[in-house]
Amino acid sequence: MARSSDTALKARKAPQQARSEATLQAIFEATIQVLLEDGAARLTTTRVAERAGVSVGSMYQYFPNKQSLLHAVLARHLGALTDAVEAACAQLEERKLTEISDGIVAAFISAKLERLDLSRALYRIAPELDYAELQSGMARRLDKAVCAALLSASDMRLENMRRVVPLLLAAASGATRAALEAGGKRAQLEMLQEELPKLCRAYLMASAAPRKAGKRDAE
Amino acid sequence: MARSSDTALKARKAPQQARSEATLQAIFEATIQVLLEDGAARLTTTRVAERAGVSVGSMYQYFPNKQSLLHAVLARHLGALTDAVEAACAQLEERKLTEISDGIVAAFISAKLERLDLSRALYRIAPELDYAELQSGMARRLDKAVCAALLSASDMRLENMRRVVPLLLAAASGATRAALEAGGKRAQLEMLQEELPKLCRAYLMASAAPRKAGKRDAE
DNA sequence: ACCTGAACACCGTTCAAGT
DNA sequence: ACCTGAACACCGTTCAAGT
Repeated sequence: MARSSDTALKARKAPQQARSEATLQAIFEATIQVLLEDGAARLTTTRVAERAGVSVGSMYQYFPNKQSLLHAVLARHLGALTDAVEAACAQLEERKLTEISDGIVAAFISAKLERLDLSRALYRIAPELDYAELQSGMARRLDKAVCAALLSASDMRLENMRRVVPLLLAAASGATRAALEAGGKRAQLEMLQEELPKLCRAYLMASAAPRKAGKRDAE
Repeated sequence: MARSSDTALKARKAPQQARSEATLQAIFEATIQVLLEDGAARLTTTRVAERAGVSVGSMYQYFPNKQSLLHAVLARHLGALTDAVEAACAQLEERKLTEISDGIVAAFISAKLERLDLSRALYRIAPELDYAELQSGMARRLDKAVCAALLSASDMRLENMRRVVPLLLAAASGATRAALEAGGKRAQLEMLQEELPKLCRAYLMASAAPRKAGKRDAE
């Protein structure tokens, strides 16, 4: 019954003037700066407002509460990640199954690493944000893009995609998260970059059958 | 340089009298009750103390701050989970690789499901707790137990265990977490219980070679 | 020795008063 | 119309006063 417009998590007003647009941007940047420099525990509405150069009251015109502010920051970050993976999927169509798998994994990891510090910081605050909805929205987008790419594979046909792909995405996210949270040290990341592609390939190949007989796919 | 005894996260005193022991237990139970009934946002020191039948000040004799209280609750939960998986690993020694894999996965999932609601609630508060240390301690224990079991496999020898097992554990945790957080609905859980074993088997088999020739392992 | 709970510092949020 | 920031309610934590 509730329409998304009355959830308390959306930004309160769409920026209608150029000044508002700039203010909104300043608030986002201030939030990220405070988060990365002072940490989640010191991320205070007052501090963000001060850093952004607006008053607290003014900030509450854009976001109805602190949660909605953080929610917006997280949504932008996850959106960028999803965009990157979608683009990679589009590039990979019609290749062989293992190439598609490797390409998607590489795109996923490199998108996470692009803003490693932010990714790590957001893992820590996400759970406070009722992010289930956000999470599942992104999962759906990723699922759709990955399925489309895999369906186009030239050599193999995946069985039971509806189950395989979501589980694979969850497993890959979990492994990546663990590597980033465990300090994000070079050794951890190398392990991830070497082993995660193997895991994905192995699971996909175990869930696939060769395409129509008669097609050669050696080499 | 810091010894673990001066981290602010440990319980402040070991219960030395029977009464203290009971109080501590009451505090733990009150915390879990408040967490599950009122939610993380309403989990207040005052509320927990009231529910446990002690004063706030008294609670601060046992735990130096709210974080340490939640940390202790999380540690107990993860400890129970790890105990269960360790026990399963011990039972599974000398079986075939796929049997060991399936057995461990089943034990892991069923341990999480045993306290499904608590698991879900703790996912949400864990990030506030500087739980990296806890997490890595548990990961080390799990890693050790799982490696021991896999090493004993009668049919296959795992290559590169140092990399494969941690990644597999992270992936399995991630997939389980996603299923529980996505509502923990029956459909999600069935998917997990069907597909996660396949994923683990596929990755392990892809990383393993047959044991010394001459050993029959059909049937 | 141990417990209590009022008091303190601080944070999220609001809204009367300004421009 | 839009912004400001003092004021309010509430929470984590402490410590003087009790037993």
